[in-house]
Amino acid sequence: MPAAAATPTTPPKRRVPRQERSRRRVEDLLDAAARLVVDHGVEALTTRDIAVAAGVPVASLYQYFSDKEDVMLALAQRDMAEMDAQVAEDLAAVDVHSVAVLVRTTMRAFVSVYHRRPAFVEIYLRGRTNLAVHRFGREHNARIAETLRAFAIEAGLARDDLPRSAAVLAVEVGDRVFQLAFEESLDGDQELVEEGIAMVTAYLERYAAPGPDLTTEETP
Amino acid sequence: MPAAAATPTTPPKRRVPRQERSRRRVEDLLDAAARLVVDHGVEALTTRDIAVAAGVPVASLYQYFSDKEDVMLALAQRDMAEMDAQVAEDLAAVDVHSVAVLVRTTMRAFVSVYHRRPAFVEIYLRGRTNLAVHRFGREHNARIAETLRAFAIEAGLARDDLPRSAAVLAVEVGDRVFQLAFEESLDGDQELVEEGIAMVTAYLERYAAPGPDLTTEETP
Amino acid sequence: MPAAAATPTTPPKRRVPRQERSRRRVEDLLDAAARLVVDHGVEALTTRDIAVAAGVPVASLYQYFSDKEDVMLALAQRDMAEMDAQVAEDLAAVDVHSVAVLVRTTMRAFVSVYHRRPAFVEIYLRGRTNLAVHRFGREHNARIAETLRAFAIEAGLARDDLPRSAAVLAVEVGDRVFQLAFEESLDGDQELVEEGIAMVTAYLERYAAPGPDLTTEETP
Amino acid sequence: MPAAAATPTTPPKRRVPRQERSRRRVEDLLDAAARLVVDHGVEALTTRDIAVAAGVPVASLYQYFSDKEDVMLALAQRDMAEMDAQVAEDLAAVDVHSVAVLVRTTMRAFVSVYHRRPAFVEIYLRGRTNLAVHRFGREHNARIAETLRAFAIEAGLARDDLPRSAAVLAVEVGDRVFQLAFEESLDGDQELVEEGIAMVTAYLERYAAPGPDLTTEETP
DNA sequence: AATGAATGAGGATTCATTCAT
DNA sequence: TATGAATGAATCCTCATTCAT
Repeated sequence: MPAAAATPTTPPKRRVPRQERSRRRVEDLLDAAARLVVDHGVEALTTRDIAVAAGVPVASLYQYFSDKEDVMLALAQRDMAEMDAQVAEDLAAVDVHSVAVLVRTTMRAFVSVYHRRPAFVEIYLRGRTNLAVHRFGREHNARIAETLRAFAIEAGLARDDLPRSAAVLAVEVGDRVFQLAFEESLDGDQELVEEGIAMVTAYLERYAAPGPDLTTEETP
Repeated sequence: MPAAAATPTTPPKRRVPRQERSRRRVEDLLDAAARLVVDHGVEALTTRDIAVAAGVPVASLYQYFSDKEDVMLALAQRDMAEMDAQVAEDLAAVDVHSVAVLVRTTMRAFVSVYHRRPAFVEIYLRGRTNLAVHRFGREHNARIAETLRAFAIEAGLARDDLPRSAAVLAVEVGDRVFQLAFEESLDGDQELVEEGIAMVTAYLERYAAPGPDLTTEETP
Repeated sequence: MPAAAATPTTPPKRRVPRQERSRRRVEDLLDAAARLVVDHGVEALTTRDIAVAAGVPVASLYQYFSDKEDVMLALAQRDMAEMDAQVAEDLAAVDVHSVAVLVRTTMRAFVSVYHRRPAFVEIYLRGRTNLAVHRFGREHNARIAETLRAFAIEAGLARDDLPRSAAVLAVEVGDRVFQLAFEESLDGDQELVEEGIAMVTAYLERYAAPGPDLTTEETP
Repeated sequence: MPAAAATPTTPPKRRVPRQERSRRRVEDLLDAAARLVVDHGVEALTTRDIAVAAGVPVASLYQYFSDKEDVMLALAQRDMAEMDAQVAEDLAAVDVHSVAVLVRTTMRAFVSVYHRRPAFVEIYLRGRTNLAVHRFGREHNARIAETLRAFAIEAGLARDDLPRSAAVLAVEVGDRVFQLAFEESLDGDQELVEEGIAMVTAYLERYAAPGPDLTTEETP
């Protein structure tokens, strides 16, 4: 077609920079997966469905993820990162003067993320997931446990002989509390969560540093 | 075999009564499934494999079970029944004079069954199971919680305002402790279990009936 | 239990004579099959479903029928017998003074049976049946054709050189008319049937015996 | 083939363009299905057999067809298209000066295709097919009826009050004639077909446009 | 005659993943 | 990098039918 020489027709496609597109697609795929999981459950999730729902060719999914497991894992990781951020933010916002406050603030931070991320509840809390997510969950909990333990010791809330395993146990038990609380509905059973907070607190107070009377504190 | 000559030889086939055979086959299938689960994991379990391993035609499996899920469920149920029996037996064998003893005896009973039933660990504890098993686990835990609660109140160990939800929470948390303890190996992390016992005990002692000093008791 | 000697306790079961029971069961099975076919279509029909719906053990079905096909065949036969009876009755009730009357009476008799027997429509008319029923349908139509041909010739309505194949063709074409008419609903398209009657009549009048003016006759 | 030395040899694999391959495979599958149907009947047809016979992986069959039914439907459609073409061609080749010629030419065109396509006879004519094919047959006949009706009216052979339903009835009845004629053998009963032609002609002449004496025409 | 139980023999379909381009 | 097309490998489950009693 002899077009006017002066009008160089710009190719209509590709106005989006490479890397940007890639990032966006990963997000799209993750979002799609999240939606599908919430709607139809983990077991019904197929790579094709994810791809179609994300408007991405199936084969391209494998450009960004090595595996179906990998998609789930990435999804869980994204949410867990949000979890960490929320915990950090909330802890920074209050005066953590006791183990009780530490536990309460942390666990409530978790709950707020679960509320924001129903897919996370489905994938992670409701448990019927794949091995990769499960393992990552364990590791993540271990990391959280370590962070909180360091925080507590540094803040003089816990004795420095607080075993790492105790911290892990506390976090994992907290997890189960959430599991139970979100079993029935995506809203979560608030009372159960509070009871769980009490349990974890009671447990950790065995390792509380001696100091200002912590036990008389009021729950807000 | 020098049988008495006068004894008319019973026809060679079918010496096993009908119903007996049926029962045996169900057991065989369950045993086969258990073996396969331990060896290759829950996800790799197929109906065909179960049937072949049990020496039963695939189609016959469907005579006894409605579904693959149903097989898993039956397996879990069988083991949970054993669990209940073990708990009952062990509680009967000791003087349950405190919440601590109650918790300790019960949780150790659980552990002994997990040791005996590795498939149960795989199917039930390691969690990534099907919905049916999951649900049944919840119900079972609720039943256990109720039984133990009644026991504790009747024995004067717990105040009768011990909420059912607290009992359930305690049992479920115990479950998670086992989950963690058996995560890595089928032997179970003994120390973790003991720590878990401590946690659950500490939690339940909030509802302990006033009486002889329970807290000073030694762990045997 | 030492019952009074004079009161011979009649065994509670089996008050129904053998053969009677057998006959009843065959009817039950046929009725059940008919129901299932109407409700779920021919393809979804299974022996087990028939048996269950009839309250008869599956294995017993094979006491009365050699085959699943055989059940369908029996069902079709039962209805076709009713068809024959209806045709005979209706023809006996009117003055068959012309080919037109013969065709009209016969085809309307068919329609009335189709109305009474929706399963027959499903199995036979809607065509997607098994071979046995199909064959029986052909034979039955051949028999009907022969009967009607004999009737027509004897009654002086048709010349005796009316070919058998023409009679068969007429009946089969009638069949297709019904097929079309009952395609959409179990009520049947009345107008289509009338048009079909016209067609068959027109065709057969080619072989009509000379005599009283047939063509001017009014349709009631 | 002595190619110019300078011509770099094209890589050995994939000389067939994408889309071309796809088209070919669909044809292969259809041909295979046709063969199998003729050899073993419609009921014995399995997707695996089709795929194997076509030298195509089973999974690939599902790339081109949604379903087993879909394969059958495609097969029927392919043949019906050929049917239409044949009718059009044959009608174009003769001087259609009467309804009789129209009917005769059309029906004979059908017969010639049935002769060429035995699988079509098996699938379509012998009737015990799936719903999809059945429905498509009805629609196809309706389309043919409409086309022929328009043709007849435009050519001045039929009055323009020829009801559509009459045209449909005529085509459907023709169908049944073919069904009967091809019931026994794939050759088709020629006499029966001719008789059917006579019947359909007689029926349609009721709607013939007044004009040159049509009825006296000779059958070639 | 009656039947609960048993089973051989598939069969349709799915899906994660990989190429060739 | 991107992708339409291709596929190997399974899997669950069904069903007509037959025995043993």
